[in-house]
Amino acid sequence: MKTPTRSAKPAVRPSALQAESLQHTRREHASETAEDYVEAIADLSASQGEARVVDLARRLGVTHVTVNRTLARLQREGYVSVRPYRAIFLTDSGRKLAAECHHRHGIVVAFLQSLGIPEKAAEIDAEGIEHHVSPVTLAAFAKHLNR
Amino acid sequence: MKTPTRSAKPAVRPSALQAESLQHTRREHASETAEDYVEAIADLSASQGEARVVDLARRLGVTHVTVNRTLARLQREGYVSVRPYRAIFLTDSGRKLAAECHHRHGIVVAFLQSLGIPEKAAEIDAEGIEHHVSPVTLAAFAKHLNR
DNA sequence: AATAAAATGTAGCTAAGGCTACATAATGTA
DNA sequence: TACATTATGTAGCCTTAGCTACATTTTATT
Repeated sequence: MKTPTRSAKPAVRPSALQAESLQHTRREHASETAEDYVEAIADLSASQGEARVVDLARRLGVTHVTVNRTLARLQREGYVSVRPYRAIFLTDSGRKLAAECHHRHGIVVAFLQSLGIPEKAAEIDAEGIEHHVSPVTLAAFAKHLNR
Repeated sequence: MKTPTRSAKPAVRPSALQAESLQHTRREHASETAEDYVEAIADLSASQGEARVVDLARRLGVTHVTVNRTLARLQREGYVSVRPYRAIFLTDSGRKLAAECHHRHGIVVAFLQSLGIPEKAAEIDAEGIEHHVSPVTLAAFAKHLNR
């Protein structure tokens, strides 16, 4: 792939695909937090009846301060409903996102394990990988599982 | 990024593993940028003889300002050598990291393609996924390729 | 050599996502 | 009920990583 010299003006931007992929990845990073939070909230709500700030902090490995500020953002974005000193609830939109993430997470973990990767390693890698698995790739993973 | 001290709660639920995985992922995010930069610098140096700020900016899909500031950090961290208005060079450490990333990237892309994922989608997903592929998982990918 | 253009650098803004320290509300218990 | 503990909230700081606008240096062209 040729990139023009400093004197020549590129007619078509080279490295277009790389730049595009990287920008795509950066955009995904912005929604990773939301995904982690809604999934944790859904899990906690199911297992404990409600999701509290402390539980989320413990679950996500951050302080309650970080949880607090992030919840404010997620509320702004319409994923959760928060009231001072009360439990945290998912909106419809949040529940939908949580379900998608849960589904995808399960497939990614199962797929990695099907390759012989031990459960703990699969869990750790899946946590990082899952946010970057496109529908096409997810389908390929699922298909591989059902062979 | 330090683990918040929590009061000793009895039940150590799987939240421990999840928190661990998430912290791990956040740590990886910190090095993603470094990986993307050194790989781009290595590529540009090989293909053009030198890596310049503009080329990096185009390649990474950001402005030259962002490149500039990031290069300062990478120099601080010992991956690159930068002098005003001059080309950018990798240190030994930077070259080593670039080689690792290049190797890993190739395996991830090939692996995804081997699952039937079209090249472009494989490239895009790989860009996000590769930074989160542990040595164990990378080995599993490679093994799957050599069947 | 003078000028135009491109590349690089700098100042300062934004936002996310970490944190500590401290303040207040809610809850459990003596 | 009073008090201690836990949970939650707030203030303010840090770093990364984007950006625009503008300044300076280098390179190209006339």
